[in-house]
Amino acid sequence: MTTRRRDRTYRIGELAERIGVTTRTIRYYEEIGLLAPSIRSKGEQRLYDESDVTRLQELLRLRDLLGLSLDELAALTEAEQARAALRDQWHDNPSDSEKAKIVLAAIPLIERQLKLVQTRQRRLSDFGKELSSRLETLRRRLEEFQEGREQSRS
Amino acid sequence: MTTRRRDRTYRIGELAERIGVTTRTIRYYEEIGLLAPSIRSKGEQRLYDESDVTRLQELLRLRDLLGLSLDELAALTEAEQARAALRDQWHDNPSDSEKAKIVLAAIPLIERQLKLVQTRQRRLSDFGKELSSRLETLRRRLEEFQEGREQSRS
DNA sequence: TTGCTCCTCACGTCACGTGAGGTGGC
DNA sequence: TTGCTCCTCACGTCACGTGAGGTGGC
Repeated sequence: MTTRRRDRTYRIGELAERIGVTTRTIRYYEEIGLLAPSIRSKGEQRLYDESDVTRLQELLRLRDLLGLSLDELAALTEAEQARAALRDQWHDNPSDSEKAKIVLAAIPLIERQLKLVQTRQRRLSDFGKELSSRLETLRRRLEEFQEGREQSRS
Repeated sequence: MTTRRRDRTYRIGELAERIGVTTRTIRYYEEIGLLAPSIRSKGEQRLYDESDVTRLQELLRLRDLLGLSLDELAALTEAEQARAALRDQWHDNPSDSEKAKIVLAAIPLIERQLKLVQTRQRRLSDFGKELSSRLETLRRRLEEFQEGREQSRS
């Protein structure tokens, strides 16, 4: 009777539609070790839980926003994956030093991601400014042509 | 005949090194009609001028920062290409209405680029905020673990 | 039972990477 | 002349796209 919503699992097609990718992409990520389904039912069906959903979203965000290769994604998220794998045992009373070790490993990777984001932000900002000024130039030029429409210059 | 500003031309290897891509990329872009060398010497050598340099830089920036496919690049820069092609004849006394037509065609494309940039900026900003808060959480958690252990700081 | 979704090959595609083998220009 | 860079194939690779042919679950 206790059908907790957080226990909901997704079949590969449901996950794909929810995240906005094809099933091929998800299977390919599994092929290269980027994302394994939490459960593989006896009937060979892949089943994904909520942690898989966030993991996949994270991967896609890094891929799309930072333009990283899948190899780079693996390197940048390995600690996260380890952390997720250990999260279930978190209440299994690991020692504080063990916990600290996991957290300590995750920090530099998040810092690296943040640096990449900031670099991109600067480049995008520069690009945006250039486009804005180019647009203004074009609009001014257009006005000039339309004003002198009646006159022919050589 | 008016003297050109900069008549310096680049061979494909020089262009590649200056922009930071391989010669294969440049040849591939020519293959699919994205970037043609201004001059093709009798010896079959490709020669690029300053306008080709900026064109290529522009393409790469759109590709890298916005993650567009080469088909999308072609669509977003076709007007620019036409404008560049006509720039040499600009002083050939085209009528004002002709000039206005060229400029008028370029404006919506620049506007579309700007919109894409702004959308990316928002998504990157959201991502950056999330990473920052995640980082803070991790650091706070780390401190908790290290408290009570009388550890020295680094 | 009937669709629908799932499964595993496996070839196709996009955007190049990487030689092979040869010619030309400084 | 000697290197170096250029040329054109052409096969390889990465990250999937797209069926083919078959099985399983709601």
